[in-house]
Amino acid sequence: MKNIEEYCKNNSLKLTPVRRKVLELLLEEKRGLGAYRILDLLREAGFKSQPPVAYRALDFLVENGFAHKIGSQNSFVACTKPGEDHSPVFMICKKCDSVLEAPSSSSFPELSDSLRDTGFEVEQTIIEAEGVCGSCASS
Amino acid sequence: MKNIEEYCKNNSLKLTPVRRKVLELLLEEKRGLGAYRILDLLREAGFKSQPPVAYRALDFLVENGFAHKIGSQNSFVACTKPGEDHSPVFMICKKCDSVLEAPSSSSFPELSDSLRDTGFEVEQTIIEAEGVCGSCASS
DNA sequence: ATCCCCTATGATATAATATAACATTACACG
DNA sequence: CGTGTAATGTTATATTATATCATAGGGGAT
Repeated sequence: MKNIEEYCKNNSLKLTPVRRKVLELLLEEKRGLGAYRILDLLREAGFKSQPPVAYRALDFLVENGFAHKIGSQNSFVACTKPGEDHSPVFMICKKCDSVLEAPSSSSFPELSDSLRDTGFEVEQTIIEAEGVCGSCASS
Repeated sequence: MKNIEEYCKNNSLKLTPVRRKVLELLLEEKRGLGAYRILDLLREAGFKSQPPVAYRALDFLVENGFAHKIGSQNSFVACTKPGEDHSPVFMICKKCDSVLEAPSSSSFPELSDSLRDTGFEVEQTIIEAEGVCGSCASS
């Protein structure tokens, strides 16, 4: 969170109250949060928000790399490496719905390279791995 | 299509008229098709379909590996390697919205391996690469 | 062949997700 | 101070997806 405030200051991005609150909500939750869940939580926190409020905040966070959208479940998670331009890899647990972002070492330059061979110029990749997380597997 | 009929016969899967039609529609289109686009096309083809019809057909196709869902755009594409259990890699063009499935050589066993080190047991991965396709790049 | 069961389809309603459009406020900069 | 841009407020509506219950169709057992 401190990093992010710093980053916003340096890049003249406005981390407004609603944006900050949404990011905090995402950071507190290990599962992905849907936009309407976020909306509920915003309201509980005293924001009298309509859907566009949540979506705008999420757009801001996603555009600036503070959050990602999980396409397979229409949900959002905080980014573990904000600011760094990276190609995220998510581990999505079927049992508990947790969404973990893999450490950056798991990125695959070979992927872009091999796709480039087909004539496709990759700008960004998102990898969603579905399976069972460590804690669910052991229980 | 012949392969698929064969495969269904061998596995006692019913490729009913509506399922077959949806698959044909997907095969004809290089972009992903949304469920409601498919619904329109079904109606044009004489099926008097309601939303669940399209979704059921799509569920069937996806479950049996004849189609994939593209999470980032809530759309569906025919699978280029039906029957084979594989982890698809999609190349999604920002310009023309085409969705190409990469050749299977682009799969990444290292990915599952490296995720396993984190305690996560991968069952399936989906990679969505966004960028610019060959024909858009050259024009 | 008839019955039965299981699967698929038909049909209605509604839930969940997302955006368009326009009015208002806030606030940095000249 | 103005003034222009970015952010927020607000209403309405578009888009995507599913729950539910009713009906039909087709293969296997008796």
